[in-house]
Amino acid sequence: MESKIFQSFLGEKGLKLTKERIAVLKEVFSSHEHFEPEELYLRIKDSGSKASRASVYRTLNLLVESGLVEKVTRTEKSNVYEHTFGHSHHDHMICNGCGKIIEFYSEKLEALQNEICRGNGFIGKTHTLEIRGNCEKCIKAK
Amino acid sequence: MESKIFQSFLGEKGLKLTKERIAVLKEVFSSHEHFEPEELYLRIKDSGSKASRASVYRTLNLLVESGLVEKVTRTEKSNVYEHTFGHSHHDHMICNGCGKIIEFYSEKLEALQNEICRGNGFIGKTHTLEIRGNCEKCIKAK
DNA sequence: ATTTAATTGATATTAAATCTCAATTTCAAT
DNA sequence: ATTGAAATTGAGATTTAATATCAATTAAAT
Repeated sequence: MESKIFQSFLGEKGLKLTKERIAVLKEVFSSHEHFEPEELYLRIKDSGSKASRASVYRTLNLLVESGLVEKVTRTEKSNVYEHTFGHSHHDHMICNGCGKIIEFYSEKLEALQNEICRGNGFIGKTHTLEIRGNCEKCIKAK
Repeated sequence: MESKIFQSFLGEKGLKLTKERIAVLKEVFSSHEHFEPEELYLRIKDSGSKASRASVYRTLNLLVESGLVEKVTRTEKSNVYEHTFGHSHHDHMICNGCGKIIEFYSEKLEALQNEICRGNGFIGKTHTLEIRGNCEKCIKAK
């Protein structure tokens, strides 16, 4: 099923379904665990298929683009920091169009998160919530 | 005020308050914008103070440890992926003690996030919520 | 089967972050 | 204020993830 989706994604973009891309896709969907590119590369090797590191990285980007795979941790080119002392906690909305960052805070949201943690026997210390989408300006611009 | 806190943090660890660390701290708290290490390094240079890249990186780690600064994007050593097709959306709790990852989903939470987005004229497409803290086992182990 | 454009892989490159270590600086104890 | 031990600094080397290069190969439409 996911291979059908990937195939039509590639088709629409004029890209080809190669042995290597199939090998990556297969290995990615062989388990539901989180994984890192290097680890995936080794697993593919062990499984008897083959795809170079370069192809693994390239295919992962395609899989994310197709929506079949997501990055669990959204990394930018480098780490991003902010000073927090003297400022209350807040979360972020980031516009995919223009990069605008909206900071927001919701008492209700914090309370709900704590409640969910409690339900899992978990004590939350910190959290980051990042919502990606489109801001008002960019919505209108379309 | 933040310098007092940093000073006592350093004191407790037997570390010293140096010109370079002061310069980094000052620049970090000179604005409320998000920043990257390289950018901070250049700003310090421009401001007439001086601290090497190495010191900027080292001091940032100390500031995070002290709680005065936070990473906006939590990066691991490398990107972490998961396949999502065939699995409903979920968020993550990550235990600081043992690294255990708990996946959870809450209809209520999703609804509340959408409501908050609407209130900001924002249309959320995707989001990542990562709660860091301690799992049941690690709490008991203490 | 042929052709054309995409793909591959080995290697080079880039870039963020950390490490090394001799020279310097901090700061507590005099 | 001086001293001395331990921490810190900076320049450059190193590490590591990820991307770029490019000749050889391969997919797939005709």
